[in-house]
Amino acid sequence: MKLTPLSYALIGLAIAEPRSGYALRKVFETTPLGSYSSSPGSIYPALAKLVALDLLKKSSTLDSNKMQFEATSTGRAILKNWLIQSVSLDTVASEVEIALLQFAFLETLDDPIITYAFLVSFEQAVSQHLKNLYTFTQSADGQKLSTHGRLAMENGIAGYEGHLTWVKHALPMFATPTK
Amino acid sequence: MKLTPLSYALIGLAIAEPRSGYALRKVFETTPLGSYSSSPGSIYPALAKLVALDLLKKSSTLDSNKMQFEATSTGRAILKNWLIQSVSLDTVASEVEIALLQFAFLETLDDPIITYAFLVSFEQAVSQHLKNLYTFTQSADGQKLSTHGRLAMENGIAGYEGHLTWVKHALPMFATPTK
DNA sequence: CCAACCATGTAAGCTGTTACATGATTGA
DNA sequence: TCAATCATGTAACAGCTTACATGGTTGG
Repeated sequence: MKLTPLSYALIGLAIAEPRSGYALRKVFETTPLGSYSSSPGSIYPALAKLVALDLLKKSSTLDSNKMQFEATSTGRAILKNWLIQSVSLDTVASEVEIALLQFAFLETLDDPIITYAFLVSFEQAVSQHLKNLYTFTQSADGQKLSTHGRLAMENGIAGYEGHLTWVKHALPMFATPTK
Repeated sequence: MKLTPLSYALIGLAIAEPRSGYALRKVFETTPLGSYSSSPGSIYPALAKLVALDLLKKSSTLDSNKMQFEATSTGRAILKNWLIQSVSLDTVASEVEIALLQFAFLETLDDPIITYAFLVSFEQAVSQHLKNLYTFTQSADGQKLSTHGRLAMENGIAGYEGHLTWVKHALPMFATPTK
């Protein structure tokens, strides 16, 4: 089952802490989370769909009667299945933010080994993509670039170099101590 | 008239050099351009729409009878109108790639003053956004972040710092010499 | 001659956007 | 009491993706 990033984000947030639809919207509005927006027209239909798929369910808090969304066990399984995917070159090339979303929600698994594996695959994919970008700049097409084109590419490359620096800094935080 | 980024990209490419629909698709496939894809199902309908709007027109090369798309004067005007927009905080926060697309096609205007103004607004927007991110990390919500959340934010911040470094490097290239 | 590539399109379906709509609660 | 915010939705529409479909050209 393939879901949209928004759906994964909703399940992940519901696992982290059951919330109402409105509270979920607020998260997208007030935190720099991926920047899914967050209009009622996107969130509520998405939530309804996730409930229909039995990945989320509505529940009430004990004391108050406030309704909130909670992940079902199927929902957790589906999310986990997504979380343990390693990062592909394609993802890095055209939608890095999704890899970062994945990283953020890896927290719900609370398993440093899986996080570590994720980061390794992220590092690999970023390195490969950078290699491809360098290759492009050397290629015939790359050499034809104007000042603007070259600068735009430099910007992109700098971004990926940043990701690389970041992952090298993040990796040791999840390293398993060798016996 | 508000167009999609893909449409602006198509017009920009057609201005840089008239091309067939197929050639336009190839650009998206073979260069790291924004990563618009590039399936026939997106390009051809978009081109048809631009022709209907009289922003592009089909033309034939003198010698061969190969058909290609060329920008109309309206098309150039619409693109220019988009290009001279300054970069907003919203754009930077949720769709920086679009600002970079804009930068790339500013080349078609061949006007260092406009490019310079664009870069200044970009720098401003990025600085402001960074300030907001820093503020968030200090806020109550920011302090609540887990290791994963904090790292994901660090990644985002590093990215914007990269943009800032980049723009400071790019700006002087378009500075007008003072008399 | 046949595979690869040039070249252009259409149709179904899903997502998300924008805009509209409604009503309850709460704090100044 | 009145504005803001909580809270949930719907409807129209635009856009992109995937998949299907077709046919010409060219080089090995």
